[in-house]
Amino acid sequence: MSETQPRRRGRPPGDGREAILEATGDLLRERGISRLTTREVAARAGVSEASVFYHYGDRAKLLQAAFDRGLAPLLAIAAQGEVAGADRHQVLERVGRGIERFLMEAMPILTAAQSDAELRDELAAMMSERDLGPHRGVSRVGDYLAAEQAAGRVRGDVDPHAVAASFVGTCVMRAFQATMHLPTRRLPPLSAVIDALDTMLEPPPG
Amino acid sequence: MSETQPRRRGRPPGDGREAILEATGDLLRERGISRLTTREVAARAGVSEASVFYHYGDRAKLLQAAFDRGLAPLLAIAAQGEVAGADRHQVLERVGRGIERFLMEAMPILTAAQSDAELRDELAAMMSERDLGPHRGVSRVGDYLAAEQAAGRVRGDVDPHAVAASFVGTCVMRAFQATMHLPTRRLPPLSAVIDALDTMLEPPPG
DNA sequence: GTCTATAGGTTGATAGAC
DNA sequence: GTCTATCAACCTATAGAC
Repeated sequence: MSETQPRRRGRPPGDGREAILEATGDLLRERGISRLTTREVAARAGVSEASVFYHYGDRAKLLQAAFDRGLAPLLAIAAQGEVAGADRHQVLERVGRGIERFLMEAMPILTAAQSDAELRDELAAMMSERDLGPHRGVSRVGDYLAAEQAAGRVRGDVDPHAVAASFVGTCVMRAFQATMHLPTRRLPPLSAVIDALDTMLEPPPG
Repeated sequence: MSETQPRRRGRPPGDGREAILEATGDLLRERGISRLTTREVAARAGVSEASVFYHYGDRAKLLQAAFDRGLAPLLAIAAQGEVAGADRHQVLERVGRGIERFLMEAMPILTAAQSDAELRDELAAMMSERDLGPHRGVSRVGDYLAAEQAAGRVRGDVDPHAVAASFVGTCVMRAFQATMHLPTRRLPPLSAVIDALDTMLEPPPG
């Protein structure tokens, strides 16, 4: 993590550990967890298979490490502060893109875990414990809309968190579709959804 | 499929083919595709492993058959007619529950396919060819809202299909969360989202 | 830390009797 | 159609040299 020496270009010689983790993540996304063998990982990382086990003990621990890294964006977005900004439309645009981007990184991990009940349950336990999940995004956006509502800039007769759920849900749907390698072009663009929600959130004149 | 004889109770003797397919689906949902071995399938179906290969040729074709069956609800919802009804709130409630129910059935199949690039790409090709996906639900709900808009029962300054996307997205998010065995209780209930959208869709008085 | 070589176990698939 | 028995391939993991 911390280095006093100036960084050199390329991978430091002998840093097989990092190369292995990177190869694992790449294979996980490209070929899927079923095709993820320690053989393939070693080959792509340019090391021997024994090195994989030397560094990570067994396949399960290697997967765990790859999952931890792959879910980092999910932790990052959860750790972010409050949502704020002058223009509501711009705020939703920025937050929505962020959620989609984060989900696109994490989604392959989430779906990969579904291939094995043990992995799935471990992941579910971890996420429950840390209170992770889409509801975090919903809370963040919902709190923002609630503040806007309190300031009189959002109509008072709707539940801000319910609207936030529909917004985050749109992002989840789009990310899920993209992860499955299905075209998202048949879905309304995110900006259109933001336009509609933004318009409907406007307080009635008078 | 068609039988002139009166049906007997229970599984007909010697219908191993059906038992195998059922066992495959069960294992797929319960333990995940990585743990789905022909051995386990045979054991749960109460037949020998050779029977599995006799009926389905190889593991890939067995999976294909299980996928076809598991995605039937997706085909069913796509084949449904137009959405209609007197009360908009009730219509959204009914359609939303339907989408959630269908997705809860199909989601394990969709995520299972992500474990193998070959399966994933085959599924994506099949869905593209048949024009399947969340956008079908979005279209159906969007067309309904557009009709309501034309009838003056939905405000005219929003894109009905964009609102429909946010609605279907909510259902996708909830189904995805449930499939991952994460609690959906931290998300706003679907009825709250319907309430909010319904309220916001109301045309301004006057 | 990294390698080669290999043990040990699991899996998909086939052969042949009934 | 269903079974038992078996095989070849593959995968995880370890041993031991460098």
